Amino acid sequence: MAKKPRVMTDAALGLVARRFAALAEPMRLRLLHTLFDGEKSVGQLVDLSGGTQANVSRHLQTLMDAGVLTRRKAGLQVFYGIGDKSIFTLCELVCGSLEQKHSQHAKSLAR
Amino acid sequence: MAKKPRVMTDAALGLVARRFAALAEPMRLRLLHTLFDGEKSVGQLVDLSGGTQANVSRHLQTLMDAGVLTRRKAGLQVFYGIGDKSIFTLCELVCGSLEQKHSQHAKSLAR
DNA sequence: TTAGTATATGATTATATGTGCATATACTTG
DNA sequence: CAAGTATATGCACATATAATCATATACTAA
Repeated sequence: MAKKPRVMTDAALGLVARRFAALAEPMRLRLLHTLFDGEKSVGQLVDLSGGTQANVSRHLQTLMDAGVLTRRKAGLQVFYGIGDKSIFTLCELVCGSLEQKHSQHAKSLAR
Repeated sequence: MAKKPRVMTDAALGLVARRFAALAEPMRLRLLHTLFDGEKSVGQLVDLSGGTQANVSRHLQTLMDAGVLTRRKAGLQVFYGIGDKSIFTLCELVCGSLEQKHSQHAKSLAR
């Protein structure tokens, strides 16, 4: 026998993985970054991101499903915003870690 | 004209996305979680995670490529460990956010 | 109601990724 | 050297996901 030291449940791991997956796409990160200074309409996000309307709409849907955005309809337009503040910290952490790695790499190249 | 307000470069977004992608998989999260209390050999990770040897090895490779693990060979065995401390905070943040969401959901079901 | 605008979605295609099986590589011991 | 053990990898397959095009839906204004 022996075999079963599971600590976190499969369900919990799946939820965490889904959250990270929502952030694992450059276009979605661009959209989130664009929303950092406040909510914007889909049209604005299309212009600012340079993506197609359909694709931007799909990614916004994905981020909604992941629970990181807010959504507000106003007439013809739909405004999306950051709904989960932990996103800010997550992105800062990753960026910081990558910058540090990059500077180390630069150093190792320099000597 | 009009169209080009890019703020973060595609390259930077790609790097951040790759980092998140490394964490967007339940088995990899399980491996990381198992490594939280110290480095372990591949064989230990296979036993503790319940995965196959081939699959665990592949996921460890992915995590190495993402720059989040350390690797140390000792004779026949290879020991992996957490190489990027920001992983701890990342996982805590996501877990915290999800717990909060879950408790809110529970509340909304309760009333 | 009709025309027009903003957003969402169905269908398709291309690409990426996870998994299992078998086997290769690297190392140790006798 | 041969045999054995730990880890890595090539191959095949199934599934998931992103992108695009066309079209549908929701709303507004005339």
